[in-house]
Amino acid sequence: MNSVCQPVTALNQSIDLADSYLHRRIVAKNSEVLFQQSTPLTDMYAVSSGIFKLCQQNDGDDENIIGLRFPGELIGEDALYLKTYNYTAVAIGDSSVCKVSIEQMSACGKLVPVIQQNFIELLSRQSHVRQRNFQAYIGKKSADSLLAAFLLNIIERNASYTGSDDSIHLPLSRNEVANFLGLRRETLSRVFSKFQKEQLIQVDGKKIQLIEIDKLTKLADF
Amino acid sequence: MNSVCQPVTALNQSIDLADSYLHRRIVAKNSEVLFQQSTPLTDMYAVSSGIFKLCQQNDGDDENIIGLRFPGELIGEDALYLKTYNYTAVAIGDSSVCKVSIEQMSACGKLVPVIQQNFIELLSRQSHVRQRNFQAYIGKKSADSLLAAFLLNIIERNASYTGSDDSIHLPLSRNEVANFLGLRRETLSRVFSKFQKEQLIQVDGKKIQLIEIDKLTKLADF
DNA sequence: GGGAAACATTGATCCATGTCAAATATAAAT
DNA sequence: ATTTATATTTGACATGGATCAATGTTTCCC
Repeated sequence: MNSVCQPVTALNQSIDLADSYLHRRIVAKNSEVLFQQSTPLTDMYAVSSGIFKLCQQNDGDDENIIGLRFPGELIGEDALYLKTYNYTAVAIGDSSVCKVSIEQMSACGKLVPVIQQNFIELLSRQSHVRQRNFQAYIGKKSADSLLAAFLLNIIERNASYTGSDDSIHLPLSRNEVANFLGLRRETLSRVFSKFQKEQLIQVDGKKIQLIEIDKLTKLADF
Repeated sequence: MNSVCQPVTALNQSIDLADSYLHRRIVAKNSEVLFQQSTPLTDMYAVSSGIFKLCQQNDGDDENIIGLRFPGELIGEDALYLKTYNYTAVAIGDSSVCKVSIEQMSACGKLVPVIQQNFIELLSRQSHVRQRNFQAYIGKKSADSLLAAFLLNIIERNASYTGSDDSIHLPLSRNEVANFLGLRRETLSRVFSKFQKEQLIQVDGKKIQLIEIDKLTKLADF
């Protein structure tokens, strides 16, 4: 499991015990669907590389992005006790995940306590990531602070995998980011332009680099 | 544990095994502090009754509310693997919690697997609550949809405890709600007035009752 | 019960973001 | 390469929420 789900460090100790029985590596090309909303929940996923977006169909028109998942993070663990997934998971750019059968995981855990223990640590870590994620956006309304918070948040979450703590390759369209943040693409575009003009960030295609992290942090805090 | 932490159903099966060794009931009066940000993390809490707010000191001026916890929900589990709490937890109105020692919980779990299993279910349920919580606010900017989403979210979370799925006793000040939602108190007040005028909700002191849940749901969805 | 403090509502004005429209840049197709 | 489609940026104006100020209401303390 180590070699495959590298970023999922908390599970490392279970390697020898669980190995290939517990997980299976899945490669997902850009815009490939991992699972569909409302289908039976059978597996949990750990992102190995790339990015996944979680979305729900907004009645009528277009989809609603309700979350992003980066390497080292789980997908589907929040619905472990439900019968069906309540959102659709889609790969953003070429990505890969570890697929873990809930049933097998549970059965295996009963025999090998250390697996359960690692799983608890993993869940707690997820909780923490989500809480920080929530904090990043709650109580913020200005476009500047939303984008600053977004950039800092995704780069922090991506850092553990890529090592780079000031840049990210983000294959999301402006539309998708705007949708996620609750801004209009025009507004988002203006803020991006402003941040570049003020030398806070540098954008090159899909690559975003943070130049003035301190200033961005201040913006994000209000 | 059952009688004390009633709402925490997932832990019910551990009663006989863990009982009073694992948890301790704590009563917290209004505005009493459960733990302070940056102090060593030793315990996890399960809310039994009342409401708790989680907040961080915003450098300079006033506090920032970064989360609310209702009966049946956990506090501090998201930092299980950290050394210190990263927010302060304060009781809103007279409340009570179960205090669970992380150390004892862990030690006990090693001996009794079923405790670990229940804990995993509990953590997964928390993840789900947080995800719904996140969904409620991400991508929303209009004051109307924010308040509608907020009311529906807290009443859903409170329902499992009180049984009432259309009203809530919310001892939060307008200022606190506005702070949490990222609105100005004047704006929030106007929306409250509008919702009342349009007969969507009914407010009586700290008691809020939802009249037109369908319309509120539509508003919340955009 | 009276007075002060804290909290909540309402009105008037200003500014940030939404909206609509057009231009430019990028990607895809032939 | 050229065309076509799609995505992104920029401009002009309208609108919702912020801000400032004033008034009304509740809570608390003596």
